[in-house]
Order: sequence, then C-alpha cells, then structure tokens
Amino acid sequence: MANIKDVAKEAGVSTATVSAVINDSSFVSPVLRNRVQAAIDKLGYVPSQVARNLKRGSSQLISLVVADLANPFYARIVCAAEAAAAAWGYCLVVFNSDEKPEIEKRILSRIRTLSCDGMIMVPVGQPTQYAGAAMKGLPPIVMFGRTTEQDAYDAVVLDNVEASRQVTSYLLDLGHRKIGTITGPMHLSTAQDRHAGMLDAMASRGLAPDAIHVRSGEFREDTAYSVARDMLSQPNPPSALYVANGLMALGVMRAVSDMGLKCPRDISIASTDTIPGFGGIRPKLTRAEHPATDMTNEALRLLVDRITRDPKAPAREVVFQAALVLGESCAPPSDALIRNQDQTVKGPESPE
Amino acid sequence: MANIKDVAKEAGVSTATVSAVINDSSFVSPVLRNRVQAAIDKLGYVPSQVARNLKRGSSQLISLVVADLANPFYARIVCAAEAAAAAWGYCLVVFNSDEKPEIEKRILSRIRTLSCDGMIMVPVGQPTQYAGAAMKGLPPIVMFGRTTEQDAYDAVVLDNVEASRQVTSYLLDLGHRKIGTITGPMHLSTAQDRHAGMLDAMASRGLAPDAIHVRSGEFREDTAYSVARDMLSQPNPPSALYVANGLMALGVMRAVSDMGLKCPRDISIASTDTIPGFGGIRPKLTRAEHPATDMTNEALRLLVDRITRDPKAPAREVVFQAALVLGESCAPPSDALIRNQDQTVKGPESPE
DNA sequence: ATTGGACAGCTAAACGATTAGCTAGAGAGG
DNA sequence: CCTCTCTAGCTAATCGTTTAGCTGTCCAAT
Repeated sequence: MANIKDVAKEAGVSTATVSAVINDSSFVSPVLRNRVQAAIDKLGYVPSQVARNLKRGSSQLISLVVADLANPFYARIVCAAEAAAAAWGYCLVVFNSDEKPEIEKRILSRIRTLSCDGMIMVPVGQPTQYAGAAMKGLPPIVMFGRTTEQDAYDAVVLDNVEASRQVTSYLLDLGHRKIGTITGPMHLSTAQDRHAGMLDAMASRGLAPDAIHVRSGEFREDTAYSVARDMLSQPNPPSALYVANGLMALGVMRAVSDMGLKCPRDISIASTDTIPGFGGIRPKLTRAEHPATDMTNEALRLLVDRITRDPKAPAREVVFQAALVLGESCAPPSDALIRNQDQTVKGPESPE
Repeated sequence: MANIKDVAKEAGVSTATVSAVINDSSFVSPVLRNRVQAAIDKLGYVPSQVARNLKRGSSQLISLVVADLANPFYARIVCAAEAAAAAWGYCLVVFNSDEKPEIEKRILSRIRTLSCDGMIMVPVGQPTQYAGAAMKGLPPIVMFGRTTEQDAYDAVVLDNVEASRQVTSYLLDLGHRKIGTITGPMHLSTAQDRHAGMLDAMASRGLAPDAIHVRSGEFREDTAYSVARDMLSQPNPPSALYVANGLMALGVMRAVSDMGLKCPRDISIASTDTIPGFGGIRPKLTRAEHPATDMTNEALRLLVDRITRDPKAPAREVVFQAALVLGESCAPPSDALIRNQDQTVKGPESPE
C-alpha cells in the first residue's frame, strides 16, 4: 500500500501539502492540488486510519456493550446504534457480556486497550461496582437501560416503575386478582423497578401477589419457559402473569401453548419491553413498549456530545416513558363474571 | 494517560525493556521485571493499541457487513460472530448495508480507511461488481451466504437449491399441487437458488407454479405481508406457499392471520432459513434451517486462517446443508382427500 | 528603495509503541 | 592476561500521519 510519502514524491511536493489536500485543512494552489490528486488516484492511495488515530488521538470507534446479544431487544439496539453511529461518522464495535459480570470485566479491559472514543454499556454487575480503579482508563461512557448508583455517567433509561405499574393496572382493570409475575435477576435496577411497579399497582388496590407466584426467569427465554410451566402446573395458579421482559414473555407463551392451555382464555399474559417480531406473533402480546430507537439515538447523541464538547460536564440522565400497547393476550379472568357480575372491564383493542 | 516512556522513566529502564516485559518477548531479569511491573501498576499504564497497530500493521479488528441488521437472522449471525471473534482475540465492527448496494459501497470505503485485519460480508449488489478497483485496498474477505461469481474470495454458503427442493418436496408429498412462492430479490444468488430448487422440485413431478403465484417479497417482512395479502385475495389462490426466508414467513403468517385465515387449515406455509424466536411462534413454522452458528464459526475460522497464515492461498468455498424442521404450519390441502383419496401423506412431527 | 504582511509550501518534530542492532560486563578457555 | 562468547539491556530507527513553525516570494504601502 502506498503511503503519504510515495504520493508526495510522485507529485513532487511535501507530505504536508498532501496532508493539506486530503484534509482540506489549508489553502493549496489549484495546480498543486491537481498534481496531488492525480498522484493519489494513480497510486490508489488511502490514508491510514491507524496512523491518523495515533497522531490525532481519536479512533472514530464507539463500543457498544450489550447484556445479551441473543435477546432480540438488544439486537434491535445494535441495529439502531449502528445506524446512529454511522450518521455521526463513527464505526460501532459490538460486545456481548451475556449478563455475566466476569465477561463484562474482560470486555472493559479489552476496550481500554482498544482506545475507542466512547462507549455505550448495558451494565450487568452490581450497581456499586462501577467506580474506582475498575473504571480507570476508559473512554466516556453512557449507561443504557440500567442505572448504576453512580452519578459519574450519562445514562438513558426507561421509567420501569411506571411501565410495569401501567401494565399491572391494566390486568387489574380486567378483573384479575391473582396475578403472578416472572421477574428478571433482582440485582439489576431494571428488574427491581419493574417488580416495584407491579407491587405498587397491586398494593394500591390492597392486593399483593402470592409468594409462590413470584419467580425469577433471569431475563432468559428458556428459564422463563421452565419457571412458567412449573408455576402454572401448581394447584391454584394465577389467572394472569406479568412478565418482566419480552424474551421471557415468548418463553411463557411457549410454555402455555405446550401445556395445552390457551392464552388469553386460560391465562392472560402481559409484559414490559419489546422485541421485534412481536407483530407476527399470535395472540398479539399486550405490553409496555420501550421507545428503543429513540433511546438509542439519544444515547449516541449524549455520547458524541460528551466526546466532542465538554468531557468534564456533569452527567445527564434521560428518562423515557413506555407506551402501553394492547394486544390480544389478555382477557378478563374466566371466573370474573361470576365474582364481579356488574363490573365493567375494558376489552382489548388493536392499535397495531 | 501514562505512556511507555513514563513507565521506563519511573522504573529507571529503557522503553525496550518495558516493551519486553509487557509482551514477554525477550528475557528480562526478575529484578527489572518487578520494577517495571511496579511502575506499570503505579501509573496505571495500559499500552496504546493504536500505537501498537501502527507499528505492527494490524488492528485486531474484524468487520462484519450484514445485509439487513433488522432481520433477526442476521442479528443471530452478529451474535455468533461476536463470540467467535472474541474467542480468536479480535473485536467485531458491525456494519449494515440494509440490502442497498450504494450503502455497501460507502461501507467498503469506510473499511478501507479503518484498516481492520479482515472482513466478513453478505454481499448485496450484482454478483459481477465485486472485482477490480472497487475492491482494491480491502483486507482479506470471506463472503457469507451469497456467492459473487468471483473465485477470489473465501465463501461460506448454504446449499440453497437443495434446501428449497426439500421443503417444496415436502409440500408436494402432503398433496399440494397449487404451490405459490414469495421470493427474494432475484439479483441475489440466494434468491435465485431457492427459487431454482423450488421449481426443480415441482418440475420433477411435472408441475410448475402459476405465474401469478410467484412474487418477490424482497426479503422484507412488510413487503411479504402486502404481497401475500394480495396473492391470497385473488380468485383461485394457492393451497401452499413456499417463502424464501424466515422474515418474510413472519410477514406471511401475519397476513394470513389478519385476513381471517387459519394456517395450516386454509393454507400451508413453509420457508427456508431460520430466525430466532421461531420456537415461540404458533403454529410452529415448517422450514429448512441454516446451521447459522456453525456457518459463522466456519467463516471466522477461514478468515483468521487467511489473516494469520497464507493470504495468497487459493480461495475456499464451504457449503453447508440445511436441516428440514417440521412444524405445524403445513397440512394436506383441504381438497386433497377428495382428489387423492388413497394417497399416503406424512403428518407433521415436532423435533423441537 | 525599504519594510511589512500575506501567502504557498516545506522541514521536522511529534504521536506511542516495536525491534534490529549495538554495547558493556561477566565468565570461560587458552 | 587476553580474547571470545554470551547475555541483559540500551539506543535509535521505524510505522504513516498531522501540524507548529519556518522560509522564501510577491506585492502594496510608505
């Protein structure tokens, strides 16, 4: 590969002039400019980004660390982030911590040596661990979706408490009283908040879920599948389930179907967060949807702003609200009419 | 950030010694080694990958260019590729050409300046265009999933002809005679091959699809949705549809459901390729599945081999076979018993 | 005629690592 | 005692850019 010296020699100018031409950074007379351009074309010269990075101290690289790349929700985030990064002139390096703090640690040291300009991360560890030496030598960070008890980082999050409160209230409005839930890993703020909102909605009507109807599905499709099968085969099962994320909701629907039950006839299912492809699933899932693309765009905006403007400015947190999308996966409980003959319940609508 | 000179000064040694310590590249006496290590720890020194890259002429970066990041099939490829790249010690830079040749062109020039060590690409343009100056200055390439009529590149592909032949034969075995198809964009080898296999299977029984039952869904969910609605609302619709990829199959199932039809009672649907989450969809889709993870691992193996071994070795093409997975989306046509009272048809099984 | 400023382009020093080749000292063999 | 070999560690060139600062030219103003 030709380098800038070859081009300079070919065009009979100095490397500084070549540099000025390719970066349009200072005035070069038309005649020299043409000579240089001709030399570049002749030699097929492409400036080395690596050398440029070394000199400029930037790499035009942004790292994205997601918690579970196999989760379609994060796949969508990657998709949105790639587009946004490209629009800002950056390339996107993708990492998957697979919900494992030790893998996340490895990724962080990898990123340290990668010298990218910034990173977006869905943290998977204990919220307290994102401080001190463990985070030294890293580029500017935007935390995504989960909080870390640190006010040191920019963050983009969902109002998870409100999202799950809305969904649970909807189930309550339908007449459900025995509502179970499948939660995420409870060390994550996301899982905590969604559970808190669910409890809050029930408490406001003087209710609480039965202890055996509260189980963790670890935000995994397969775990949720087994947990749901187990919970629903117990005597006296819940008439509705609030499932803390979309991937687990898929697992629950699969479990319901495999047990020979019908949703929503035998059990109502509702969830927070969204995964692409929901549109094609029957029955359509009732859920509180993330504005995933907006959140991702905002994360990149915050990050680029911090990289190019003031790296020392105080951290900002942007909170998004979920949108309740009514599908066909919820119905009044089969015994509702008996218990509550005159109660008016909203039927499902279809805004899709 | 501390650099190698600071460490050398702190430890009272030369930069060469520091380099020897961090790379373990030549013998350093224990006493100096300890001094250097102490200095590194004290200063929190991390070697700059950028400087290293410049000197070593490699970047430990592999680019992955997929055709449609919003397609869950490619999301799974990204997931598998990230894991494989990490296992080989590389980072993965992700690009989305969105099935648009002009975006692909932009990405290629971006990759040229990125100076990554290699790339894996799902080509989206005319197969003839991947030659000459357009491909100058790029790192080693492994083509993924689609062929390019160039023998210059390593390639990992599916035997698409055989995959669609299998699926179509299955529909024929069930008794279907009026089989329609929704194809991909016909300039892609993938779409051509899948169509060819479907035609071949029908031809071997002296059949051919009706011209109005052959439509392109552009490998897009929404396009497939509209095309399917249109095709199925015509008089004399097909009794079964072979859909050329999984994303489109989702669109078709959505269309069928929205038209008030039932699959497989009113129409059988079968497809090639897989998308994650299929397991949760009812009815389970009958399809010829890609060994997506195996294919991705093989692509990385080929690429790393070429990077680290012989960059000039002749190109290799690895062909994978699809596996027919029987779901519940296919049944004998409703008029089959009348037409073919004594024909034995295999019923669907459930290997999942 | 002299001075000063604007301008075009060049020289050379970075950026932060790696590494070929060198040096000084120690130990061995004659 | 001299020379040779080996070893541990150092010096300095190098990778391919960018850019501060310099040089020389030309022209206008005094």
